[in-house]
Amino acid sequence: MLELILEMTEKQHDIITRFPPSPTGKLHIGNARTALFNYLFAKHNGGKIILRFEDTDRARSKKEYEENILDALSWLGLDMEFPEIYRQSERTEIYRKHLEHLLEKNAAYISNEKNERGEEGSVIRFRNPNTKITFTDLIRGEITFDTKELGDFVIARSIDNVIYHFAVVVDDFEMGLTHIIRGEDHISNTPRQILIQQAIGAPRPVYAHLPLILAKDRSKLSKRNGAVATTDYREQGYLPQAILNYLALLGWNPGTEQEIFTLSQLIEQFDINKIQKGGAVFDIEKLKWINKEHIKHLPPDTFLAMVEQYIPETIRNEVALQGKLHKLLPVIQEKTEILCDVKQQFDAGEYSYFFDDLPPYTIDKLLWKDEREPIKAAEKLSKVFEILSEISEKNFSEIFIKEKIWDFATNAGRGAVLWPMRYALSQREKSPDPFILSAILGKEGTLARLKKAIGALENHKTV
RNA sequence: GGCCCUAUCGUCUAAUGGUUAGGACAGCGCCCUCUCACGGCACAAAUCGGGGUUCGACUCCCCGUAGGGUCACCA
Repeated sequence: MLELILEMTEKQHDIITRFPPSPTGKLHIGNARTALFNYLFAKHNGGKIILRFEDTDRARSKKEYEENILDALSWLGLDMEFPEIYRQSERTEIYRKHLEHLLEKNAAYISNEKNERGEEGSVIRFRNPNTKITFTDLIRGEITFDTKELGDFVIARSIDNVIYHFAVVVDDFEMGLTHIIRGEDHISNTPRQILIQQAIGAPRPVYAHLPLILAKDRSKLSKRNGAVATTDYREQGYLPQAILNYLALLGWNPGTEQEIFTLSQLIEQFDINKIQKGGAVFDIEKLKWINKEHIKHLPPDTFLAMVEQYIPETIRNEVALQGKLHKLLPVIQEKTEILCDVKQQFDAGEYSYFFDDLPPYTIDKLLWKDEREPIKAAEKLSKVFEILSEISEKNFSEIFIKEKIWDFATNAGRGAVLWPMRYALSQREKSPDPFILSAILGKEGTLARLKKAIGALENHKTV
C-alpha cells in the first residue's frame, strides 16, 4: 500500500517536457537546441519528452517539413518518445471540448467582425480579465505582465479551428506537461497562455525561457547570415554529436573546463540552473573545432563509413587501391575538420601522388634548399634506397622505417635527406612525412619512386 | 513607440561581496620539425557608463546606454 502511494506521488512528479515544432520549415538550428535542452532536462531527471507538431496553420504546414524535422531529429539521435507524436491538426475534438466549455462559462465569446481582407465573419475571442500575471521563470526569475494591453485576443477562427495559443495550452494540460522550456521569444506569449490556463482550470507548469541564438551581427539567426536548417549541417559534413555538443554549450556549461561531450555526458551533467540569460552568437569556427575533436575520436572504420561518399569512386571501388586507402585514412582523419573537406582534398589532388603514377620529376623541386647539388642528392637517395631495400616487406612500417633512416638522416643532414626522399615519394611540397609515405606506398612502390628520382637526378640536364 | 528580457576578452563562457578577473575558439609569436598537419609553450585581449549599498563590488539596488524579443484570425 505504501509502495503504491509512493509510486503515485512519484508519478506525479515525473517530468514531462515537449518539443513542439511547427512544420512550416526545415528544423531550424535554434529549434534543434530547444529540442536538445528539453531532451537533456527530461533525460537527466528520468522524465520524458513529447514531440508535438503544431500545425494549426493549415495553409503553411507541410508534410515535407514534418519529414525534415523527423529526419533531423533522428539524425541528431534525439529519440523523442516516438510512440507519442502528436499533431494538433488531429486534435480538433479536444480543443472543441474546451472551447465549448469556455463559451458556456462566458470566458470566451463569438465576435462578429471583418477579417483582414474586409470579409464578414466571426472569431472566438477570449474574455480578458485584465489582471496582472506574475510567473517565475527558472532562468530569469519573476516576470510580471499587465495583461490589459492584450485585449480580448482571438483564440479560434471557429469552433473547429483554434489558434496556436489555445491549442498549446490545451495540449500542455492534456499531455501533463510539467516543464515548458522554450525560446526567449515566447516570454511575451506566456501571460496570455497563463490566462487561458486559468480559464480552463489547468495547473501552471514551470517555465524556462532559453536565450536566443544570434548571428554574428547579433541579429536573429536567419538564412541570410548562415545555414539555419539542421540538415544543412549534415550535408556540410558536421557530425551530429558535434552539433549537439556545440549547441549545448551555446548558453549552457557545466561549470567545469570540459568542452567535448558525448550525448550521455551531456545528459549526466546537464543542469538547467546553469543556463545563461543573454543571447549567444553562433560561431562557426568553434563548431568546426568541436567537430574536429569529435572526428579525431572516431574509430577508423566509422570515419571511413562517414567519408566514403566523398572519396572518388575509382579509389573506393578498386580492390587494389582499398588497402592503400586504408593506410592513408589516419592521415586524412587527422586533418579533417568537416567531412566535406575530404572531397575537397581529393579534388585538389592532395592525395593523387598516392594512387596515380607520378609524372617526371622536376629536378629543382627534388633539391633541399641548403643542398643544391643533384649528384649529392642522388647519393643520399641511393643510401636511403639501400637502407630500405634491406627492410623486409613485413617490417615496412612507419616506425620501423623511421628507426632505420633516422641516424643516417641526422648525420647527413635531415633536410638534405628527408626533403628529397619525401618529394621523391609524393612530388608535393606539402605532404605527410616520408616515413608515413613509405609505409603507405609499400616497399615496392617506395623503392620504385626512389629509383626513378635517383635516375632523374643523375641524368639531369638542367637544374 | 508600448511592454518584456539581457549586458565579463572579437566569440562561447568561469568567478553567485574579497581571485594577479580563469578557460576555450579565433588571432599573433615561439618550440617541435624535411614540408604540411598534429602537439607543446607564451603573448595580446573583457567586467557598457553613472550613481548608490558596503570595510570591500563583475557580483546587490537605482538611473542611463546599448542590444535583443514581442506587440496577427503565424507559430
